[in-house]
Amino acid sequence: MSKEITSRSEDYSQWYNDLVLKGGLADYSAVRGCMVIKPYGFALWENIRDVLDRRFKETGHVNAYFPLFIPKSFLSKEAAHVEGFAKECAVVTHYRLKNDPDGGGIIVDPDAKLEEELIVRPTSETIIWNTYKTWIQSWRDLPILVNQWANVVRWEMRTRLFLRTAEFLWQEGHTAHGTSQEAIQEAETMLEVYAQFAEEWLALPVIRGIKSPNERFAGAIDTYCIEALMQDGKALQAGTSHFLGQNFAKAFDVKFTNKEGRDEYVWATSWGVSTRLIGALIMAHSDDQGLIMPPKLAPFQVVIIPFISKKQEETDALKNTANEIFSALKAKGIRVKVDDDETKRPGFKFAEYELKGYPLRVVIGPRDLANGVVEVARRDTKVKNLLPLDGIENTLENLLEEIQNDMYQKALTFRDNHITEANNWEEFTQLLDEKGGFISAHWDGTPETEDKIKELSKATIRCIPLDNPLEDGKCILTGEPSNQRVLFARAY
RNA sequence: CGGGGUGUAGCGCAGUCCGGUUAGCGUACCUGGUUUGGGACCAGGGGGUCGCAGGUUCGAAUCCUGCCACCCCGACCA
Repeated sequence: MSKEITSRSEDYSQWYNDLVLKGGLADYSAVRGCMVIKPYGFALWENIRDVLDRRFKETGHVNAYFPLFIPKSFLSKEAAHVEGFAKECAVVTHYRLKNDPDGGGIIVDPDAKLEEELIVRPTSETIIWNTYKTWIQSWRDLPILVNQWANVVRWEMRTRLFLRTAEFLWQEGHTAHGTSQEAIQEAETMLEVYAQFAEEWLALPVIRGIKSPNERFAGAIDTYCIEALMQDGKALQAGTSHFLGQNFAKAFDVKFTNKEGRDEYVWATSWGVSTRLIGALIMAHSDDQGLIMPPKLAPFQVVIIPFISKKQEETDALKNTANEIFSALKAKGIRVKVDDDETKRPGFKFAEYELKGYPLRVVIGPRDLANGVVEVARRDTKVKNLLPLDGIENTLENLLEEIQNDMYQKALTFRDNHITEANNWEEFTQLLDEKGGFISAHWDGTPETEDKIKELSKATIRCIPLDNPLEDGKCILTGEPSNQRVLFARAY
């Protein structure tokens, strides 16, 4: 099988698929639109999950689990919500199969029809708010700060490994509060948790912002988001946090008695990130040789490859040194593996670990050992250096940190070089076609104009940045007055 | 659902237009040997209902009809 990765300049779509498949992260599955996450890809997801879960707990949240199935009637209780999700729901209608009386296979038993159909959750707001109703009576019951790690199903027409699969893994936080301010604060706090995670761990700079009404979550008052930029100039929504107001509380009749003894509807938030983060990481950092993992999340941060020599005692010495480095790194909590497989040649191993994106490769040969050095190769820059064996664990530890920072800086420079102002329609469309990235432009604030711009250019408003400066201008499409620029982009 | 494309060995493909030995190539796999500082080499070997179902023909991967699956581009979306 060819291990060559399609060049980015040829076809980004193929390049991306190659990275996922040949990098060993995931496979297509027998079920259309669903993927198999392979052990290497899942190890990455586990690392992401662990860090986020820790942060959620540090910010006062606890984990729980709600059912996969949602009665159909629940979904329709919140008007905007059902509107947003109805078109992509998988529905369970029967609970039994039987042998086909007309021969051959097995059929759905028509006698086993469910009285009420069940929806496979596309998100859990409805089932959770139905539950919260029974949990909340008094102001003393608030806030409720619950998160769940789960899978959800959205029957998308077109799918893409990690970026948009019919089933995906995610976490969804669902909180209930006594006041509007407290809920807004929660939504903003969680957005910041996501943003910091993206920047510090994924090495992915993001823009914190708020969605325009068109892009808002179905059922939310405000949707906060982090938007990242991929190497092909398209934007990717990497996480969202919603202020739901009292919409779900009203739909599910969730009231609490406040300190003054009056009944009030509860204020809500929800927030989530998904396995899409892995797609973001791939598209933002990889190159034509394969994946590039940020050290902080890489399933393995260092691979040590001792050469295999004709002389057994030489091989033994090389392996011993490899194991010594392994132990020293392990002691520092660094994720490391030794590849002393004698059946594969070094060149093959080098290419393989580059494909998988291991941040650092340490190679030990007889020549090196005699000189008291090892060869250390960085995946991100592909620079190789001979470094002293003495104290190598410290050198490597520092290098990992350097790689993490360099990857972030590189992505940041790219992102910042791809935020461009456009002051009229010609500039706008030209930038979209020729440069890509985020385009900062005035918009008259109406959903109609946003729709029109999308129709004409395929670009959407990614967000209104949180720290956006006010500035008088004219809408690039209609010429109507505007008091701030917003960020447009073509997006995944 | 519209437009385009592809189904032949685990993977990647040629062969199909113009029907004709035993269906081929690369890679992967197995055995033996030599190798090992950037995807090794030599020799031998195993593996196929040519997507499915019909039809035409002395003869079908190839022609005809119908069906199915998947990929890419759009609409939808985290």
